[in-house]
Amino acid sequence: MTTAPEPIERVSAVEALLRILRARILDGELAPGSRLVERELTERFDVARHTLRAALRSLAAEGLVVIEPDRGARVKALAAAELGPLFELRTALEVEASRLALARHGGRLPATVHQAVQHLVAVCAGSPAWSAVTAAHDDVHHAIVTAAGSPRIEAAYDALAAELQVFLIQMRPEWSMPRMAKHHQTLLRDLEASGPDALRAHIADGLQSVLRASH
Amino acid sequence: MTTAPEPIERVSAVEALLRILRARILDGELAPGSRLVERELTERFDVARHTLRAALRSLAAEGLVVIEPDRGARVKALAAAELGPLFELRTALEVEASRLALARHGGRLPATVHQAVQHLVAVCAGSPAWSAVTAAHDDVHHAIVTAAGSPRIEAAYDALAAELQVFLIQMRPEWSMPRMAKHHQTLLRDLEASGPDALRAHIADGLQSVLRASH
DNA sequence: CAGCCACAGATTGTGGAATAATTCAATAAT
DNA sequence: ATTATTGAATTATTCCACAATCTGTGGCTG
Repeated sequence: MTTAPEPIERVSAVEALLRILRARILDGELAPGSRLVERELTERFDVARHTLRAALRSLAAEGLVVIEPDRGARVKALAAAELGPLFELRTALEVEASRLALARHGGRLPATVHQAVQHLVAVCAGSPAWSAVTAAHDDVHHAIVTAAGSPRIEAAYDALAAELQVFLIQMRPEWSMPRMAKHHQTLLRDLEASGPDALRAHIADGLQSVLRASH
Repeated sequence: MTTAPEPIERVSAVEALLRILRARILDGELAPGSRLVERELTERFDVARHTLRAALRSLAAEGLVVIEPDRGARVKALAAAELGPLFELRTALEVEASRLALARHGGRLPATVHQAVQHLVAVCAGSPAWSAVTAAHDDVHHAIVTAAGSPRIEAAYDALAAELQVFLIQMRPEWSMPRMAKHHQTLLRDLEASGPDALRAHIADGLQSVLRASH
């Protein structure tokens, strides 16, 4: 018998650099709007210029970085005006994902989603760091999208979530912990009771709170 | 008085190459699955190797090209099994787009969409080349998405449409012209009468016909 | 002082070549 | 038939060079 092929991890220099830069951007170390100067980064990570440029180009395609001709790359800084369209796309993905998820599981959402919500509730009960709350919150929505079992929707959603996180990282939202918890318990109930459209209002709510937090 | 600043078009070598390669892929000259050997392409377009590699990397991020480490790039060839997930994403985008479009125009679709359908009907009436039919057909769906006025949904849809075209280019679908025309007139009526969900069945139909055509 | 110009330094865009590493196909060996 | 070996082709990465572009500074002019 043949055992299942277990591919070992081999990362090229570009790929490794890509992951590092992505992580640095997503955790806020490379702040939105900040310039990504080639010489600095090549020295810091000890890679050749072309290697760095390849990584930057991928990040640009991902939407995490903006490249302007002859002016270099900088971490993408979303303007408030761009949030609306971004949330429209998010709505498109997440509503359809929840529809698929419900259809796949006979009108209910799978245990993974329920667990994610329970975890969010548990986190909110204490007095956690905000980063822990956002992580748990993102898990909930990610669990919903994953439950759809549609890899393409999931991939698109992940890219979007990363882009949004770059924006969110620079501000403190204004949700209270108990409200965050309750809101998502309600969402879950509504989704299973009245279908995917329950997400629409929920996401709109999220946009409003983000807009308020960004003054 | 100052005239409105009109930025002139300045394309870098990478950008120019990117456009050429994209066009070659989308019109089928570079067939799905075919290898993109660096030496060949650099000689053909007289660019440096790194310039080409940068363009390929962007195309990979777009989904038109697949890059495997140490094995180079090839034009992406979609397997039939990947069509389902791709159409799920397409459904997510187009259904939400049509919802926004209807909301923006008081429950109707704007003239651009009606014109696009009329054009498709006119094209189908003759005995046109298949490429003319697909072009007119793509215009209809693109008009619907554009009518939503959501740049992010539109961008995602365009990327998807390009990816799908790479797949479709290699086969002759089996829609009859009159059926194509009638089907979209019905779609338009249903959209305005009963809302965005009318698209769901329409897209599912499209997937079925593609799957049948691909044996 | 505001605005314009010119210049120098810094940074990016592209090219070219060299070397290491990897793949792939063909052949030889077990 | 399977496994090794060999070698050519191709990709991955680096280093260097140079032109084009951007940016800030200082001086000049009105």
